[in-house]
Amino acid sequence: MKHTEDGPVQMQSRMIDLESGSSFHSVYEQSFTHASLESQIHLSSENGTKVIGIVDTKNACELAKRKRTFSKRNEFACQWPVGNRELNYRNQDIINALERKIEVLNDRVGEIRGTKKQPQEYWRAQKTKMLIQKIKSSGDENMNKWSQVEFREKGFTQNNINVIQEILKNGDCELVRYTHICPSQKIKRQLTKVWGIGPARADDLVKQGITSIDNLKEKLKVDPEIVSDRVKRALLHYDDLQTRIPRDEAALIATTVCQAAHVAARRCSPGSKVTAFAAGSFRRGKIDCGDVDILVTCHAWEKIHVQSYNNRAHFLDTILESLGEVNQGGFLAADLVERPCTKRKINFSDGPATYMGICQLPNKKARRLDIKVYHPSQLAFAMLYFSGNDYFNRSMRSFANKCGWSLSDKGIRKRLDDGTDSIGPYITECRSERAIFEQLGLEYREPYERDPTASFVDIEAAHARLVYEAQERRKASELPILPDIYTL
DNA sequence: ATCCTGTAGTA
DNA sequence: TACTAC
DNA sequence: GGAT
Ligand SMILES: [Mn+2]
Repeated sequence: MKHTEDGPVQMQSRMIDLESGSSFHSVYEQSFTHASLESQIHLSSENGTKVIGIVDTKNACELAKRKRTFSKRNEFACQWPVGNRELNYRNQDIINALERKIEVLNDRVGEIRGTKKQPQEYWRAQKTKMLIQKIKSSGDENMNKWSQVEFREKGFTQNNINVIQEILKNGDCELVRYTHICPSQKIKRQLTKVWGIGPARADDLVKQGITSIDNLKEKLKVDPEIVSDRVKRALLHYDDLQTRIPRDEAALIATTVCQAAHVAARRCSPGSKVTAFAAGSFRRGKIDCGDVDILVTCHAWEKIHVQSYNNRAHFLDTILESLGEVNQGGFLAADLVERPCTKRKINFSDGPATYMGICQLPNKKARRLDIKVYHPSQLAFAMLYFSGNDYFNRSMRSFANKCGWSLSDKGIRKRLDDGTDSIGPYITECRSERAIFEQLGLEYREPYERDPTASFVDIEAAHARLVYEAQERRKASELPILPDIYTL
């Protein structure tokens, strides 16, 4: 892999120079020159970065901010060293109690709606999740015999210790013991597990006297109006959708959809190259997946404007048509969004055409399927976004923010420094995920590494699965369902 | 006190 | 606004 | 909940 010659390895050693402050400027310019320091527009390719224009005059204040952020980049989750310590499976009673605490906190988060920012309870719940991770990676022994000193040595705060000892003594922390969880709260937890039902609709349904998911199904027979059609369709497959998809079945689903994308290419745009592959947790190499995410682009659109949404919409419709309906021997069991063909408006959006639905292979469970069709110029940003994970994306976007940029699934834009929250036009073109990391001044992370809280063992297992499966599929000359790990 | 793990699509 | 995607 |  050519990138290792001048990529991450050297970046590491440069960081050390940077800390000492000796040759900061040259280090900075060499490692991620252009957009950062010179405020130029450029074009990144596999082999480097080329300037294609100037955005604005240099702003000393802005550049200083960018440098500060860069020097702190290792604090961002998307740049943490890959893989946490191996997990142990002791102290399960404490972990269960902490999970009950998280449930109580999340109940409160669900009560607070209509606000832009996440409430304090949300972050408390996140920190409690991190405490569980800390316990799992704190050594293979029971903690009830640890002294305060031992806890401290392993990096637990005084508050951590208090909570753990409280749980050891009473079975639950104070918050859980003194919070009365009313029956309606438990019903809401159940109802929000249905696709399309969030805290607000769950609230509504409880007020209407719904007592469980089965009860909701019963009431729907009498009054079909109480939830939308899409929720009704999701509800039909509720039990199947609660289960995770084994990786081998996810691969079969991905193969089916990618094949359909190539069929659609022959119909929509004969002779042109189509790229279709799985993203999401499947691309990160996870052993099972909540759903299957497929990313599609047609390279013939390279010559067409990015706002030609209708091309992508029509291509998506053709893929869906090729997949067919389950009740006619096909693949799709239900749509959760309207297909583009149902809207015949001309649309000049630069965004993806999106499908969310439910699919089913013969003798298998119903599964959630997402398909997104992007313009090829956005493919690198789209695959970065669509591969996740959630935390990794948010962390990278946060880093971009602090550099004065805004990162999305479509590109990088410059935030306007006119005091408002407004955002400028897209400033860069990146043709690979690696180029996006480079552009932002971040060290590259492989898809299987993009889970900031995963254990080292899990990361290695994911990597091994991806390498093995790529070999096997190549040997059997099966249709590729992931980007080539050596070319992209 | 305030921030933290963001941005965009569909309905 | 609510819910969803990662 | 923890850092600033
Ligand atoms: Mn998905």
